[in-house]
Amino acid sequence: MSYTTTTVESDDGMQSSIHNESPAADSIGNDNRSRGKGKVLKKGPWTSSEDGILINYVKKHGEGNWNAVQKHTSLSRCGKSCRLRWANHLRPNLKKGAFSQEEEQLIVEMHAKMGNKWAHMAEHLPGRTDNEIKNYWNTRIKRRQRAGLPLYPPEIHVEDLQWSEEYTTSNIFGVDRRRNQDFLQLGNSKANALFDDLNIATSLLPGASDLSDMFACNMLGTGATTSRYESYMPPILPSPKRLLESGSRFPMCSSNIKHEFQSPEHFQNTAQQKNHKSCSISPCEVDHPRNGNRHSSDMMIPNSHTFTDGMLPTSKPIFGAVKLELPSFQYSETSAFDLWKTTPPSPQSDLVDSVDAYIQSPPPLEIEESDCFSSCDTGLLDMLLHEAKIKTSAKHRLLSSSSEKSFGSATCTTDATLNVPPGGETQIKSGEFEDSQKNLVTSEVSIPSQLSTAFAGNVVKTEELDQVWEPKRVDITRPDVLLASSWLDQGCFGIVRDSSSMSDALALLLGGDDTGNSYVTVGSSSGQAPRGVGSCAWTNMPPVWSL
DNA sequence: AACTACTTCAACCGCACGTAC
DNA sequence: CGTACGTGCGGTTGAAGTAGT
Repeated sequence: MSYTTTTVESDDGMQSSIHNESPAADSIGNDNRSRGKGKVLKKGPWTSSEDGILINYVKKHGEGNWNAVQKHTSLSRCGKSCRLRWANHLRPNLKKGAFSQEEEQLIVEMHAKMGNKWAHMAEHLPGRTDNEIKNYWNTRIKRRQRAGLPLYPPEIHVEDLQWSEEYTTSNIFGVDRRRNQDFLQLGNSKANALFDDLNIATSLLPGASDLSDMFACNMLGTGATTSRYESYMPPILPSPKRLLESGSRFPMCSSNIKHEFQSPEHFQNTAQQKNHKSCSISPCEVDHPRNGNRHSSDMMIPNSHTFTDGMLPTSKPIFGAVKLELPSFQYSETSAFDLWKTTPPSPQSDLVDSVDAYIQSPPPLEIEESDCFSSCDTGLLDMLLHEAKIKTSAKHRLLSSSSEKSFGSATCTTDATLNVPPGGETQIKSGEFEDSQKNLVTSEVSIPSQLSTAFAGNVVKTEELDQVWEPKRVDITRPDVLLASSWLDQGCFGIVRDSSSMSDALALLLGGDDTGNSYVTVGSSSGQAPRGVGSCAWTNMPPVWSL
């Protein structure tokens, strides 16, 4: 190994001797240097001398302004490199060495919650760097994949996770294509097929580039089961980010889910519902041979990183609203919430056992369906119709009220409407489930706020339009309408088995405009996106958005 | 001892975001 | 408003280390 020593006097008077001790440093002047502002920047491993220079610099100038390092010192490193070196190796209180068991567990749990948010995780692991955590996780993935183990141990349950509002609101439900990659990496063939389909659709459908994103979004929202998303194609919703880029606006995937997902209880409850018949909602990963890639739904728990990402820090998807919306309809009017509250968590042993049992013998679709809509003996359509009637009658009432407040926050006219105070309508929902009528009423009342939050960040443009059309717009974006009616109940999106009844139901639900046009053209793939008033949210949506 | 395969981890790269100009 | 710059993040790469043969 050769050594090169450079003695330099920097601006701050520090005289430095740079010993390039590493093999990489041998190549100084060749591949390991790049030019930066006329200065040849060194790359590759850091030497102790360089470390010393950097440490001195930080002592003197503090962190930050990393690009100034090379100006004020003899270091020939780019600012990025300095920052990285400092953050990962030089800064005080760094914990070195292997992760403790507690740390490992924490990482696993956090990853289940946050996905690949290494920096966020690092905040919760004092002395650890994002890079360390990332490396750990990546090796862990490989190890477990090789061993045929699930990515998350069975004991990591959603309900065990401390729900962090921070992640709830900003990270978990962002959707990003990379998450899909992440998912695909893990070898779920079903998901592969799924995303293959999505990719195909993406290639075929204009404006559908984010199909997979939205699909993930919607699956999260519905808690869709494998069997479901095997058979239907959800609507194409561009990610909020790309919506913004494209100038289009759409409420989906943009809600302040803080209010929709109020607490871990929500998922807990949902999980426990499923626990009844199947198994724990364990974010088990996908490549366990025994998984057989079944029941991805249980893998795709709402907060599973598998389908989520926080790459959209400003986006607040709507599936929270979707999720929270459902209890108004899908659970027994007598005891849905009580059930949630009283159902004891499965014993750990059960959970562990149930994973295998669940994997091996998935519950039939009927069970899943009834699981979701068990309370609706008359069926979803009836439920929708019933609700539509209520809403139709309520529409006039609502329209007659000029006060936005009296209409809840349904107008979605300003960002202020997003600030639904905790303890508002959503709390009504979670607190009062006494009878079916009350449920319906409650849900009706609560919808606007949910929708308003759903519109967060993608606020509908025009107030004047809101005044006229808000009820319709509110309805059309109702996740339960979109999801339950078209996707869950009717199967393939756009292929409606009973288009007339469905059309009626949806038309009723959506009200249609005064000229008799419905905003929903059931069964038509060529239907136009709603125009005019309703279009404030829809105008820029691709045609495929028509139901 | 030599070779290969595999693992670990430091560092780089590209991208996105925020801010100053 | 557009651009440049600084910073941070997550993904990827490749050198070094380790285990197995």
